Amino acid sequence: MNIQSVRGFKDWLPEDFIKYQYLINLARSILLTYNYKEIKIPILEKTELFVRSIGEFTDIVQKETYTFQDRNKEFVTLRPEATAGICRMIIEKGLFVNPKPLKFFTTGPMFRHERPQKGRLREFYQIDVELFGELNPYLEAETIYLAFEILKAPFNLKNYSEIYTLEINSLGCLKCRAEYKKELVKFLKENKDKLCHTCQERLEKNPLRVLDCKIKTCNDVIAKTPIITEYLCKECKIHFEKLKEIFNSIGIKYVENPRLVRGLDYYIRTIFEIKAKGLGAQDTVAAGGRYDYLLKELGGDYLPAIGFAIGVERWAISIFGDKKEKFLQELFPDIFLIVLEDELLIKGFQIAQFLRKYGLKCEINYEKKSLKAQLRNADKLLAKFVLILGEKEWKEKKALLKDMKKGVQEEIKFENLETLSYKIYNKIKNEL
RNA sequence: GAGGCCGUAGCUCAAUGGUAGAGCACCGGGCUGUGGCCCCGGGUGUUGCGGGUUCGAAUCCCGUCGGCCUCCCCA
Repeated sequence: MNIQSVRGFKDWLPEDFIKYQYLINLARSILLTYNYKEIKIPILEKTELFVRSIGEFTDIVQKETYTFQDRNKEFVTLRPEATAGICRMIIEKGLFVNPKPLKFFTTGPMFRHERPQKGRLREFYQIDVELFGELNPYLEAETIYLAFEILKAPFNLKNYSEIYTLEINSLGCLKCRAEYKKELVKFLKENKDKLCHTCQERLEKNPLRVLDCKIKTCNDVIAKTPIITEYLCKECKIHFEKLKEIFNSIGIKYVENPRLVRGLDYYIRTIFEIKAKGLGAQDTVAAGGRYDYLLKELGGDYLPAIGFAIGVERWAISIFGDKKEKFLQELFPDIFLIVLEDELLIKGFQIAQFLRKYGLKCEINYEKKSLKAQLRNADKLLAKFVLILGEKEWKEKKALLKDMKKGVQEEIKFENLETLSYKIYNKIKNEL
């Protein structure tokens, strides 16, 4: 094993990737019913985009991005998230003049240079959902509801509330958050000597993040800090109360966590995280919030916005756990063709093409092997049916169709290869 | 970025500083027209990589790459 994959970048073998496909397809079908449109944005963006959107003093930008100079000496960055790129696209294409709301989603890899562990890769996949154009708590309720709809869709999870828990908070608007920040900094400065080293730095550059610190001594201080929700202005308060009211009336359980903050600077008012069981330390499976001013900060018009991202690998772990064989069946061939004479291989080739046109997953082996060896091969590939064509059959214009599970076989007479294929298709389509 | 555990055959794992092994898998045969079962035979290896100590290293030391866990951070 000479060359290993890059740290934190993983291979997806069929039995893994089929789960990814299943989840993505489910999410897509739900998003389409909410009238979200799928888009694709670049994986590489100018570094400045992320500095200006996520925030210069966030951990993501300061120490987690893959940033380098390209051959023209321009600084570029592998996207650590998708929101910034979508905002850039909206501004660059002038989409903010379009009828509102704008509803987009995208899926694909994100890149963060962190120490890998379970549920944390350096290349990881997100389903990113963004809505632009309205400032209404109903949209937040609907967006978070949508996140749950997606998360619980696999196998129609009925007990999803045992797996996923929702935490919400309001960070206030620009006005009241500034007010709060002042009070928070004042309080933290009085207790500066009790804070850890990084928190003392955060105090200067990004004081809200102190609330997210998990070091015990800091926790003691945090427990006594002023709470943002007590500083919300009238409008923000009404907004947040309305959201909770909607949750209560549609039966969405939530935990209000006044210490919940986010690692990206652009969030405002409502933010949320959905945590999942079985994930260990990296338990946030989906998170998002409102970011009304981001578009304006990036040079566009003022356009209220809300969005969230689902971490696909984490979602997969929360759904499948360590079970490995759930989807293997999808990978089995429907039918395996065994041709016993070299001269008949061309017939096998043609039958395979016909069967594939009928949508059957068809495998054929062109090597000269005994019937026994070929059957063993078909068995190992877990083929559901086997078609046997030998000299004897060809002369009598028939073929043998064997049901591998039942262990029985029957003769199928035919006039030409196309009618043979059609007969086979009709015989087995209901058994697959 | 910090700390800890780990890395041996395709997989799961043994081997107390002294000949690199087992089970499963795989390949061949018994068996040239019928899979799964059975029997016989085959070890398929740069012990992650690179140095060092030693008569001798999978084993001890250093470095490095990768995985897992915690911190951190987040999806």
